[in-house]
Amino acid sequence: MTKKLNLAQFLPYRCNNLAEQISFSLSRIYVERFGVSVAQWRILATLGDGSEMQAKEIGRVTNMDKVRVSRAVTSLRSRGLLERKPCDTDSRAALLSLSSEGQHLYRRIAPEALRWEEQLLQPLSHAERQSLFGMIEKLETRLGEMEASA
Amino acid sequence: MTKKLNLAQFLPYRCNNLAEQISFSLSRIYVERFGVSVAQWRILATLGDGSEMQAKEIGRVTNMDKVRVSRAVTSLRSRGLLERKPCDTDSRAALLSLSSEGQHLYRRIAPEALRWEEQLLQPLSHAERQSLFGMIEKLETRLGEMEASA
DNA sequence: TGAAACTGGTTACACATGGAACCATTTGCC
DNA sequence: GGCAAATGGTTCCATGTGTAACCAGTTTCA
Repeated sequence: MTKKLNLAQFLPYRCNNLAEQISFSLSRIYVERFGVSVAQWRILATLGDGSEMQAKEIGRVTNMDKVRVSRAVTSLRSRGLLERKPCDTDSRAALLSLSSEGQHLYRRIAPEALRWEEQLLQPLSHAERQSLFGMIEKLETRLGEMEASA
Repeated sequence: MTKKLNLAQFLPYRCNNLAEQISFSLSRIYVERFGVSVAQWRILATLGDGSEMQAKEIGRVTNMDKVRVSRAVTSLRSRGLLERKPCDTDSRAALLSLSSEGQHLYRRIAPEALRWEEQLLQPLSHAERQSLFGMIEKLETRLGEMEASA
């Protein structure tokens, strides 16, 4: 007989739910309290150390497609959180970086986000945390292999 | 100095990406090959053993809100995959179950989904798999606690 | 140098999703 | 019994997202 499929033990389902619940719960911080969407938050987090990069690169780093990046950038810029400076080696592109207000906002959100994550991870030992990230890593590379051979 | 936030080691980010990639990759099977959305697939999986339940209960089991369930049900019904029978204890509700076509489709998709999952999990040992599911469990209950105390 | 292919980024369109309003029925309670 | 509150489900609306088309600028290569 065929092995029974049980959603509760089906990784895609469990993983989706977990991600969704995490996002929802964490969004309390940046969405509700700071009015920043997930996409915007990712950009803040990427440029938070003061770096300056093109939208393209932001997309690569944050794993977002260019449309999503473009929109989040527009929105951040309209709030004066992001600065855009023409790129002198390629006039189609622009270099993006946080304005000082952007930096300020980032410095307010980041510690909260980390504190929140710490709370979430509290029931896991150090070894478990490492193992968790390690498995995520493995699964992602595995997905890459599977896609490649498809 | 404040601990640096690095997206690559930030669980919400990693977990979201993983879930997204898994969904995307798996959707090849049920979306592209069988024309079934994620919501619809979850319903198939829930009723696949022949059970019969109300939309409300499906929502609880599959972790979907009632709007999403309602739409997926309509869609499955329009394809003749789902049957709806009035519930005699409550005339607002209806009892849903797979039609024989629905059962048939389920029996075609489920083994593929399981095979796919097996491939994905291949790089993880049995112990690792158990640990992974265990941690997901812990994180979800932790999220529950955090929400409750918020 | 000049045309074709390519690339960074934006816009237009289609679609899935969730919250709120809604309808019909059921439950709780006096 | 009867009225208010709650509940199962559907519909409406606003929003976020991805694909495809698009524009402007850049690379390639004959």
